Amino acid sequence: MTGQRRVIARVLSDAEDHPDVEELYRRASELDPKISVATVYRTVRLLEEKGILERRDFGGGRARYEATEHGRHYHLIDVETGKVLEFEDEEHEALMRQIANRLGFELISMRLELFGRRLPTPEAAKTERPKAAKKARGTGK
Amino acid sequence: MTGQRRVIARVLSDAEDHPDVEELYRRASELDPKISVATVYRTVRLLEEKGILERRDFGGGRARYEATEHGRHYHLIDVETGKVLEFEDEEHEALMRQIANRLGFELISMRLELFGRRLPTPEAAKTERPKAAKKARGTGK
DNA sequence: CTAATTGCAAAAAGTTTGCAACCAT
DNA sequence: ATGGTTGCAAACTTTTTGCAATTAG
Repeated sequence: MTGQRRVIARVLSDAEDHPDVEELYRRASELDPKISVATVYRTVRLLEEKGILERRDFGGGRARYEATEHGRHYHLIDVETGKVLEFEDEEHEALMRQIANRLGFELISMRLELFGRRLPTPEAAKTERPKAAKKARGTGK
Repeated sequence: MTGQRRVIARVLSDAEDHPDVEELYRRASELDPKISVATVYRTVRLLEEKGILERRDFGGGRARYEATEHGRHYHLIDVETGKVLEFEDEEHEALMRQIANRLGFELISMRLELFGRRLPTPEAAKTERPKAAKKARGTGK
């Protein structure tokens, strides 16, 4: 465990968002200016192989990362702003597991991304900027 | 509408799988050897913008494409072989639409990919001949 | 000390683009 | 003719890699 690796791991676990390598490099450089991009790439790959990190792809050609321990959540990408909203759905994973099983597979991981456009609701109009996604559930409104 | 474009469109609509640009280029080259990769990239981008094609990303750094008219389906990727299985789930889309709405968004499109490992099924158990008795779970067949 | 890790810069890999030639209309 | 399209190769962008220097254990 070297200093650089620690720094990068730190940046990653601190990240609340889904930074790409360039962004990780930028943040890591603030803590340790002599880190190189190559190391970021290498570390990120290492951590992904170890299952500590997950690579995401929200389009744009760059791989983005988030810590696996963030828990079960999915992403809704605002097609206008590119912003990523997270939401949860406990039942969803079980459902997908069933589907995979039905097809004869053990579900190892999954990727679910919704792309949407903000709906103008009365609430939204008043609030203007909802901060965080609320928990999404199977039923009930 | 030029010849090249027609050829590429043809290759794409004929494709039952999810080829990447390199593969498309290969297939198109068989029909018209003087097509260039650049044209494939350009055409693919064009068709995607027109909504005729959809870009997929199953990992591996390359964008893969499929005709939009293929219909509503999702993908299950066999992590061992890389093979892509398609499946449908009518209810799922409705569910996701609900979730998006609840979050204040109109669902425009979605991406769902399951990654799984093939489960030993009774059928498979018959077909495969286990040489070494290693599995503890033989009863499941 | 030994093996793993890093930085750097060069090289890959994938995709885009400038431009002159080319083709459909 | 005219404007969109193509091929080619060069340019870009993102990621990987060879290698010598450096560092952890």
